[in-house]
Amino acid sequence: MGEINRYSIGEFSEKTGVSIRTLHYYDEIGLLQPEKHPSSGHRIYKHQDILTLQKIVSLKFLGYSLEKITNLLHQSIITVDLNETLALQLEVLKKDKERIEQSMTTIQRVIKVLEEEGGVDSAILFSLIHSMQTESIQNEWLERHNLTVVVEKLSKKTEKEKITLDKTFIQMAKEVKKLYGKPIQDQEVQKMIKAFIEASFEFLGDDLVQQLADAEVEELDIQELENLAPSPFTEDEQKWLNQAMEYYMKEAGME
Amino acid sequence: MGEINRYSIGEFSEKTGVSIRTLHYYDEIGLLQPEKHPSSGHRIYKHQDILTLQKIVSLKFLGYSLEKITNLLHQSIITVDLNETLALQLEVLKKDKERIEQSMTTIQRVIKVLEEEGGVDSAILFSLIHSMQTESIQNEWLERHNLTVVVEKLSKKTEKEKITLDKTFIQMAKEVKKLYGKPIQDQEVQKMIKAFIEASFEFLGDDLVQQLADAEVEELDIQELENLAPSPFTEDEQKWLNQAMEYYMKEAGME
DNA sequence: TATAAGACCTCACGTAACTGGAGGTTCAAG
DNA sequence: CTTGAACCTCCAGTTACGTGAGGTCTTATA
Repeated sequence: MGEINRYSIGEFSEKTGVSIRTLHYYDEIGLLQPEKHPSSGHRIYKHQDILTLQKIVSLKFLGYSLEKITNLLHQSIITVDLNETLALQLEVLKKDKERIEQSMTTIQRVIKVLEEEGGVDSAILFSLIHSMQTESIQNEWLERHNLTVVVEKLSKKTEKEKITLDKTFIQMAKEVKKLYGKPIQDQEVQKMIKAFIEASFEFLGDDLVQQLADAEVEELDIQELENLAPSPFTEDEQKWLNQAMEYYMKEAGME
Repeated sequence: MGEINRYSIGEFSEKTGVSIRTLHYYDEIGLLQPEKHPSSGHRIYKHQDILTLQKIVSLKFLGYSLEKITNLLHQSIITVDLNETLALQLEVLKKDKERIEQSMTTIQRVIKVLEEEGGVDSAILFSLIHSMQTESIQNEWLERHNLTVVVEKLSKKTEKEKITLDKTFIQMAKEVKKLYGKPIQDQEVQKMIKAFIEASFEFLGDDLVQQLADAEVEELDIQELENLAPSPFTEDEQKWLNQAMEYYMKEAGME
C-alpha cells in the first residue's frame, strides 16, 4: 500500500500488534470497520482507525466485553457512561481477584501438605481441597446455627495453624484407613480416637467443643453440612469410625 | 427414585448444586458417566458419583480445564501428577491476578481523574488509559535505550504523584485543544508551553530531562514509542504543538 | 386403571472472542 | 506475463455450559 495514512490489513496488524484474523473479526461484528477498496474489497485502514483500535484495546483491558465496547464507541459522549460503568467494572474485577486469591491459597496449602506428607490417598486430598473451597459457605452454615463464636475463633487462626490442622486431619484420616477392619475395642484404635479428640480440643478449646456438642442441629442440616464437607471415607469406614468413637465416649464416661 | 444410594439426575443435581444440563454435559464428554437404566435410559447416580463430582468441582475451582480433569481422574495415582501441575496452575493464577490488579489500579486512577476533572475529551482519556496499561512495555523501551534511571525514578513515585501527573497531562491536553488554531507566538500559547515544560522539569528533575534530551534515539524507535503511547491529538494539533514548542525553545535560548 | 403432571431423554443451536483452514482473487515484482 | 505473497470470504472448531423443542417415562391422583 505504501502511502502514508493508508494501511493494508497486514501493515495495520504489524503496526498495532493485533492479528489479521482479529481485525477481520472486529470488522465482522461491526466494531472496527475500515474503508474497503471498491473493486478488490481489500480493507484500507487509516490513522483514525489506530485511535479507535486503541480505545478498543483499552476497554478490553479494563474488562469490557466487545459488545459493550461497540455500544460505548457508538455513543460519542463516552465519558458519561464510562464514569458509571467503571465502578461496576471495578466490582467485577474485585470478585475475580478474590476468587483467584482463594484458589491460590488453597493450592499453596495443598502443595505444603503434599510436600510434608508425601503420598496421600486421593480421597483424603480432595476432601481437604473441597472443604477449603467451601470454607466461606461452611462459615455461613455455622453462623446460621448461632455458632458465630466458632467462626471468629477459626478466622483468628494463622495460615500456619491451618496447615497444622490440615496435617492433623490427614494423619488421622490415613490412620483410620489403615486401622479400618480391626475391632473397635482394639487398643490401637482407641488410642487413635483419643489422639484425634485431644487434637480437636486443643485446636478449638474445651469451651467451643462443648458449644458445638450442645448446639441443637437437625438431621436435615447435618445432611447439608455433609454435602459441603465430604468425608474422605467410604460409608463402611465412616460407620466403623462412628462406632469406635461411641465406644470411646462411653469408656471415657462422656455423654 | 427414592431408594438410598440411588439418585435420579434431578435429586443428584439438587444434592450437589450442579445443574442437570451440566451433568448431562459431563456425561457426554465422559467426565462423569453414571449407570443408566437399561430400558428407560434414565441416569442413576450413586454415592461414588458424589465423590467423583466433588473431585471435579475441586479441580475446576483450582483452575483446571475439564479436559485436564478427565485425564487426572482416569489416572488412578492422582497425587503424583497433581503435585507437578499444582505449581504450574499457581503460576497461571498469579499472572491472572497481576493482570486484574493492573486493571484495577488503572480504573481507580481513571475514576479519580474523572471525579476531579469532570468532562474530559475522550481522546485524552483513552490516551491516558492506554499509556497506563502499557506502562511496563514503556519501561522496557526506556531500559532498552539505557534510560534505566528514568524507570527507577518513575517507580519511586507514589500513586498520588502519579494521579497528579495524570491531571497535569489532562489539563495540558485540554488547553492544547482549546488554544489550537491561535498563532504559535501568541502569549497565551507560549505561557501554556512554559507551564507544561516547567511541570515536566519539576516531575522528573532537571538532570533527567537533560538525559532524555541527550539520549540518542533513532526515528524508528520513536515510531515504536508513539505506537505504545498514542498522542491524544489529531495530526494537525500535534504539528501545531510541535511548532509552538520549537518557537518556545528558540526564544528561551535552548537548543 | 386411566390419565395428567412432571421428570427425564436426545438433539441441536447459541454464547464470547477469537483461531485455523480451504479455496479463490488481487497485488507487486521481475 | 507469471508467480508468489497478501488478501478475500466462508466454514468449522474452541470452552463449559444455557436454552428450548419434541418425545418418552414415572408417579400421583381420580
